[in-house]
Amino acid sequence: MTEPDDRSGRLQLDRFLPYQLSIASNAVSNRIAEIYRDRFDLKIPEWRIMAVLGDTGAATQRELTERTLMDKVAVNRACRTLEERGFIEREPNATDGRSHHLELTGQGRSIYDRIMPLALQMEQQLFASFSAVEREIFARLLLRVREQAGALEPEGESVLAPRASSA
Amino acid sequence: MTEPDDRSGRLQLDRFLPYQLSIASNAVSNRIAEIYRDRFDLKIPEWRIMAVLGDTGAATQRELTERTLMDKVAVNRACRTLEERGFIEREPNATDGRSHHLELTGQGRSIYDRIMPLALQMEQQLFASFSAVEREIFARLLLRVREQAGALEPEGESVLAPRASSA
DNA sequence: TGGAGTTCGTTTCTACTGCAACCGCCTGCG
DNA sequence: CGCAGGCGGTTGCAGTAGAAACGAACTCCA
Repeated sequence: MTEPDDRSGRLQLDRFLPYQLSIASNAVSNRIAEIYRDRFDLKIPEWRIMAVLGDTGAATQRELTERTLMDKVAVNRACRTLEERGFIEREPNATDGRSHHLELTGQGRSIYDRIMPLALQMEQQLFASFSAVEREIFARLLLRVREQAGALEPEGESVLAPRASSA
Repeated sequence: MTEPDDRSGRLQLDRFLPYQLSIASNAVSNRIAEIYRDRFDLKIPEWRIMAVLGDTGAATQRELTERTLMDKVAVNRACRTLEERGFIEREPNATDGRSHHLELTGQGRSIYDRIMPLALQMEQQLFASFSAVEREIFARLLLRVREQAGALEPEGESVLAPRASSA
């Protein structure tokens, strides 16, 4: 079943770091997405919006795209459904008629209060085998690849017009 | 702009490991996908198939889904387009009429020979700031989360019916 | 042998993501 | 003022991924 150890010039997908990264990320994202879907009927983008709003208070969509690194369309859609479900509401923005201040409703906050502990608990479980030091190292390494990938970017976009998705 | 250090019960998206993992993975995947698209007009699933076939020789789609951890539909589609482009070909499978043995054509192999060095070079660039030890650590940590995520899986599937995607 | 149940591959359908064009408001300069 | 250009937000559209359904081939066992 498992290949013996072959070290010729060949690639060996399992040793290819970007591949490993992708697999791991997907596994984690899927697990988390599943939990939120089952328990709260929330998708990751929606959950992220809730997280930010609950964490730092009212914000415009513009600010939310910045904080979540999601596409502005994704933010818009997530906000819309959250609004329809009564978890957030839009206050008119006195200083700029184009945007609104979005914030959690009472109901939204109560969901938030149930969601956040769950998030931390899941993180806890997923990284259960990691020591505190390892988590720290892991976070730093992730940040470094991410920066490097950003640096290799062809032109323009970088942090300002990124594309991100799950979890 | 940047919050001072707040450690109340709040979540702080930037400290949430699954989120960081997702962001980093996307950044890397996007960069790689871009390169392959521009230079060879190959998508990640197609590239993966080529990698495995070039690496270990002929295989059925079934085997390819196992090795690449991709959905069988994704594998099918990738194989189809690779076949249409003349990079791989199907030999009838003597022992099982349902499947075929897929392998690289001459042309496919010559592409493979150009692609693999590029892959290694990109990995090199993306992880340029990593020492050999750090790469090793990173790989191990990734493997551990992945296994943990698999272990938390609700039921059945695990390694046998996974879902994965880019890079 | 012949049927029940399973597996491989394929097709189809649906959901989601991301880009690009677009609309209305805002700002700055003539 | 007023109009040119830019920005926040929205809508439409295309590409992609995954789920389910299906046909054909295989296995096993009576």
